[in-house]
Amino acid sequence: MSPRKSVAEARRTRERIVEHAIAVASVDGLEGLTIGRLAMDLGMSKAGVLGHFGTKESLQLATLEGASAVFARTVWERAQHEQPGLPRLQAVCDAWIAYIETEREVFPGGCLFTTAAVEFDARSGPVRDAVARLYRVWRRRLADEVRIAVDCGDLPSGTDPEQVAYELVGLYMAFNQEIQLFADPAAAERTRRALARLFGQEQASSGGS
Amino acid sequence: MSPRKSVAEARRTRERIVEHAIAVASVDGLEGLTIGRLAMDLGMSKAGVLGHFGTKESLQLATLEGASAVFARTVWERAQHEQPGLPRLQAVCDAWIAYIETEREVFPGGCLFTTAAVEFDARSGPVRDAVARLYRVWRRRLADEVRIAVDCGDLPSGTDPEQVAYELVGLYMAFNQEIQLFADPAAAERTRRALARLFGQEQASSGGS
DNA sequence: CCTACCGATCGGTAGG
DNA sequence: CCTACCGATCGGTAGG
Repeated sequence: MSPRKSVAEARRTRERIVEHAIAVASVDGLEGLTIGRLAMDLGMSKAGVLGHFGTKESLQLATLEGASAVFARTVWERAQHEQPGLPRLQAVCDAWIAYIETEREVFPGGCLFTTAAVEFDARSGPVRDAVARLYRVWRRRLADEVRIAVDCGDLPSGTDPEQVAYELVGLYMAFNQEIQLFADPAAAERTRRALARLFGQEQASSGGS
Repeated sequence: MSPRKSVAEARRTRERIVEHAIAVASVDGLEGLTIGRLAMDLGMSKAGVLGHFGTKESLQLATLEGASAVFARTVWERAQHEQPGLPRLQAVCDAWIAYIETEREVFPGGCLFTTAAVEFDARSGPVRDAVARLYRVWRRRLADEVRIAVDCGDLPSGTDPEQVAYELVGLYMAFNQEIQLFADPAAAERTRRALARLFGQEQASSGGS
């Protein structure tokens, strides 16, 4: 039996639940996540799992938040020691590729944001709103990185940072899908070639320095 | 009562079911599709719906097939009267954009292939296999269009058709998501700018004519 | 194509 | 954190 746990233990249990929920949701989606499945996998009762969140919706939101923290740690922070400008932008993109290729135990079903975005983009409610908010945040940070690279003179002054961020997200989704659907070992190289083209001669025809 | 219908009537009923299943699945996914929901929406009994397919999995496969037919009709055939080469490739891309923007009643939740691909890419089974097969088919046709444009001299001879097809799918996914998640009216223009860059100076640094 | 039904599982609650 | 339980819904079947 294991009633009466300390606050620290309860917190640790919650973390374990979220960690596993991220893995399950990356495969089956945030809607495919079920309390019963989580409880069985973790050797707990359903009420024990649900008690940490109250409702399934809260669990979904906590799962998204957890995935966002992993993303920040794996993709963003890892590039922050690079020099601002194209080097740091490139480092973010490289970390992004590595994150999809190597974080297979955290996200066995691929990037949870991609899954959640497609799953909820046609619905309404708090989960959809949270997904949209996270997307906006990361898109803005990406556009900021591009803007810095333009200011540094690493990219042509006519570059539209929002446009580049938009295309980067598309490349990223294609990459995630190529890995998941076809397990194509050439996918990373494909993505790097597209990035080179995007950064090497972006906007040369519509603006120019 | 409505037992005993003619073969033609039964076929028409099946078509009605598939048509509605496509709309529901584009919002809730192929797994979110339920027999009971379809039956209620169509004013039928669950057994009446299921009788046309046998199992939910068969219904999912029929839904995918139906969506593939719509895609072929709306995107592909519409461009076939154009001149082979860049004009026809461009027409396919334009039809693709129009398809996402205007086919809102057929696909209220956006492109069903994108939804199904993300939903099943980490699973196994006949539905996942069908999704992967459809993706391969459309990717190959897209690459063929690019190859023809290269042969016509409309694109540089160093162009890698598979690479262009890969990037096109990414742009398309970004576009679909931008419409669904943010209802951004600038999304189509963003996509056209990306296409112009892709077709205008593709591969100039890695091959060349 | 229907009614009537099956066991399993869903999210969630009561009470401890 | 547990056991025991709730009504609702799931995919699917029997029989007509």
